[in-house]
Amino acid sequence: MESKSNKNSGDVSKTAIQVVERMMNLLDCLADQEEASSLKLLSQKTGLHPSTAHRILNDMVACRLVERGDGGTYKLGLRLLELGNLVKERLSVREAAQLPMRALHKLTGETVNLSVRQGDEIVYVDRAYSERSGMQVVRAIGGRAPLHLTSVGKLFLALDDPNQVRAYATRTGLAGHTRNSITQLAKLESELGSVRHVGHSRDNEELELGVSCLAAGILDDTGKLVAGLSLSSPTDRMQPDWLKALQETALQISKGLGYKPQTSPKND
Amino acid sequence: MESKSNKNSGDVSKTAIQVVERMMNLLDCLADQEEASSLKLLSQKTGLHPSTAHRILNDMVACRLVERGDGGTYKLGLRLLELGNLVKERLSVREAAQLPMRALHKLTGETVNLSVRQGDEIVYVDRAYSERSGMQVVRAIGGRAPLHLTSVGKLFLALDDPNQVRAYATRTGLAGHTRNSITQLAKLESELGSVRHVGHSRDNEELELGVSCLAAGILDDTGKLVAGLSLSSPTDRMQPDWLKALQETALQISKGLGYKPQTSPKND
DNA sequence: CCATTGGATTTCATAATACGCAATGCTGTA
DNA sequence: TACAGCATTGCGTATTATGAAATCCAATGG
Repeated sequence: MESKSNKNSGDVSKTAIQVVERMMNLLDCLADQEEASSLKLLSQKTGLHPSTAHRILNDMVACRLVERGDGGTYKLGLRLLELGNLVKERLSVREAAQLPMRALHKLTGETVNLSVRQGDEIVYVDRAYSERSGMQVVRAIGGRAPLHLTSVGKLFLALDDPNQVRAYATRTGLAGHTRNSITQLAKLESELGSVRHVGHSRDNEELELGVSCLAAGILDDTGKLVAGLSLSSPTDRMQPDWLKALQETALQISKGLGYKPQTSPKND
Repeated sequence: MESKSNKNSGDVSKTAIQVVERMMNLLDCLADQEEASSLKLLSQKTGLHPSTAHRILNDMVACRLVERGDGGTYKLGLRLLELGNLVKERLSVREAAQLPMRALHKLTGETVNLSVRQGDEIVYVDRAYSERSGMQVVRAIGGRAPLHLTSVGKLFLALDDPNQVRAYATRTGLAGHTRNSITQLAKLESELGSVRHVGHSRDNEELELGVSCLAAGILDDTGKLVAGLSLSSPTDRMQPDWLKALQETALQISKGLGYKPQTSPKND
């Protein structure tokens, strides 16, 4: 009983209430499709009877989670924009990080990302990058990536118990994305040791070939790691001396959250 | 039958499926509360039995629409950030508007807003404004306002049939926000006539005292009005000669959408 | 111009579904 | 240690959402 349909994003595990699961499946389909989808398509993709899909979609339209496009089609609704922005505004880290991130971007010319941990992944919550042309490393806001393949992810993993790290490894299988990806527990453990030692982390083309990252942690007033600040650039443009600026920026943001440098870091 | 509860945003009309309505009520509560809410609070606010609220919230957590905070509390989840951003990215107007809006903001120093129509309201979908201190007119992305009280709203109303405008008036009652608000149908009609005549619209402190706006329409390749660009500033800072720049910017964006000036505007 | 087709809606009897009561677990406090 | 307040879970039941089929609507073609 492990998969009855893995067409779309795939995971909406097991919800107790079917309608919720069905709603999410419909939302997933709408999220996957760049263009507005017809009822037919949606009911096929989700395996729902057209009648049922229609009723659920109709209600979601009433709630503005979904919008009607031209010719009986459906697309994601503006209420999601509203709610998404609320989420964004409430991330207190984001506020504190805004200006320092921009300054760091100005200094380096490379993309600066702010990410938080969520389960076995990190989620990109904000960024500072140029609109101007040229090579740019860009990650979607709200996008996710595995902990062990990202610089910020390593910061979080480095604070987990050895047991938790081992559990993470078995749970996820340490899937790799490139030939540089760390897929062995032993290698990961030593990497995390080094992260703990030097206080920052790197991604050496482990998520995407040609892209290197450098990350430093952001701590709140209790000394807890709440987010990570990372600098992403094409490997050949990466300057070693950016590390200092990155760390200073991260510290500045931490201070903005009430962090007092003498506080000894702890995690729950 | 106009209001059975106006604690929160207020309107989740009548959905055929209860769970959907209940979910939305919960989301509304979470959206209203700045801080994470306890199950108790949520079940009270929504009138749901704690057991039911818990089950629904649990499923929403599984779908990442909701997150668990510290101490059995709930808050809006990061999936909303993800979906919201998708919505934002798919608004093709937004892309085309990005840079021109910024340029206009640089020129004027005032807030530039991009809004689309949704039913009887306009929704702010993007903006360009300064982070620097001082008086700034800021509207929340995803936020809404009545058509007849906003400059962009008037652009849309101006293209409606007289019948549709009359229907709008009776449907909404033309509620006013300030002493300048247009609350009489006759006055609104003449205002819309003038908008049609000059090709742009104004908000003379009708939504908020002390704030004036100037708006021009954005047309797509078929000549249809798809969005409005508005410049909002404290009344005493508003410069009449910004109008030309605003109109040029709006035209530039329209062209970016494939609009050809010789095409005669039409609406469906 | 009417027939046909494919899809979106709506209806309605029915069985599966989500409900809420009540019992249990958990956490922080007196 | 016992209590209090809340979150969480189990379970029989009534309500609820369901899906087959009927209807409506728009576009296509004879």
